[in-house]
Amino acid sequence: MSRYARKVSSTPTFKRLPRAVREQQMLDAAVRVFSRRGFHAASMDEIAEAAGISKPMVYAYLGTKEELFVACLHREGTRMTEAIAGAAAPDLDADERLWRGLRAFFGFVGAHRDGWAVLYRQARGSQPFAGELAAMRARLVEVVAGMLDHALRARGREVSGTDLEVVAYALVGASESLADWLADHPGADPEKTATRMMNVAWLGADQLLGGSTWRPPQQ
Amino acid sequence: MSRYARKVSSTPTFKRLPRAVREQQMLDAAVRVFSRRGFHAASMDEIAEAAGISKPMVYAYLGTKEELFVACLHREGTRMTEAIAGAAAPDLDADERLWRGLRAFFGFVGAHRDGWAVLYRQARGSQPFAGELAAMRARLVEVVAGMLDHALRARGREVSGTDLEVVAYALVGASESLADWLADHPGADPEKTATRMMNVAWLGADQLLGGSTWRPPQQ
DNA sequence: GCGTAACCCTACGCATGAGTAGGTATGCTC
DNA sequence: GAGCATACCTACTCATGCGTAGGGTTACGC
Repeated sequence: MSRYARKVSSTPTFKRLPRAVREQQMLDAAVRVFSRRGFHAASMDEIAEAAGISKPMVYAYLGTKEELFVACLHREGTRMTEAIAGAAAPDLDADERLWRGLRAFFGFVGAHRDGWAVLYRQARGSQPFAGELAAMRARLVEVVAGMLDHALRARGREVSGTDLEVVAYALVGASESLADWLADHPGADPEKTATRMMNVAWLGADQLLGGSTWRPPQQ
Repeated sequence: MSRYARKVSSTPTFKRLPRAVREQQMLDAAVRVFSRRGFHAASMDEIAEAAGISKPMVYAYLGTKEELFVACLHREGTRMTEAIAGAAAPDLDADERLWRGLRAFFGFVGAHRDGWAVLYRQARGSQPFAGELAAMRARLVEVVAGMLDHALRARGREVSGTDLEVVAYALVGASESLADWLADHPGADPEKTATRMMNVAWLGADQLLGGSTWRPPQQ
């Protein structure tokens, strides 16, 4: 007799699907579960159940828990960077480029809140992935710093690399923070959020690029 | 015969210390371990060992793992808010107040990198504490928003509450991001980092407060 | 129409780590 | 200097959850 309690009645309850499809379903489920529970608190059983499949299938297709998480990170990260890269036409004013980048970024977060949560809230902290994430973030910071540098040279000014890097860090951090705010306010409009970020970033950056500097008071 | 393998030789290897002292040692160890491993990956055994004490003592004094983590959060959070509050004289120009707050903040992070890591990198994500943290962050955002509002009224202008909140969010996020950068660069100077943040924040805020607004291109 | 590869399952082994039981030593009070 | 509260320990129990063994069943090529 069959060991499949559910299949006694000869009609299989579960559809057989090609690997590529199942893998995406699993990744979808994993992103959802990881985003809510966090890496450690998420269990493979729950992910499997959310994907409508049994645990060994997950292992067979995506490997161990860590590998699965990295796969999630990878997919969501790629989606995000592509969304941003696709929007950024290289030869435009810094102003315009920044605006398009921000719009794409907030658009992505608005549309993939779970993905954002995994990328930003979960991967931090858990050692094995900190590197993976830090690298992505570093690339982003570099892009922003490069943009600032470009705009700066166009105005005939020059600033140390560290200074640029730090300002870029601040801008990226501010964006991430607003993205978080956006992710927590389902009613909020990504476009409007991007405009707000642009206000903070650009009006500040414009001053900085123009040569203004704030100095601490005499003390 | 004694069950204490180590104490056979009549001289106790471990000093007996009053509860208050041991509790601080335990919290120190816990913050250290939590900051490196994250909440889930940290084990009570490792924390106990790092504190130079046995596990049951930790349970006796600080309770379960969650309670211990909350205690860490609480101590470090209090230290931080007090450091900032202590620096912020209420009746000063927004300019000056922001500067002092930032300086205190980055000073704290530079001096308590582990505490910062627990507060910022670990508490996010792990559901039980997200609330705890979000509340602290919300208070901070509110303070910044209040400051902006104050400065704004002084210039005879007015802006919607949400707008202020969002700008405040961006500023707080930028600061956190720079704090992270600082925590990862042991050689970096907190004072200088605060100055950099002030440059980004204030030159931008000054423009905003003056009524400048960036608007998306025609499209 | 038949073999074989691709899908899919139930049910377990086993390590890790939270929390506890139960007992020992030592300072402090009277 | 007896008693008691406090500080402290070793050695367990037990749940959780990762990863796998060992198999069934269906589609697809030939």
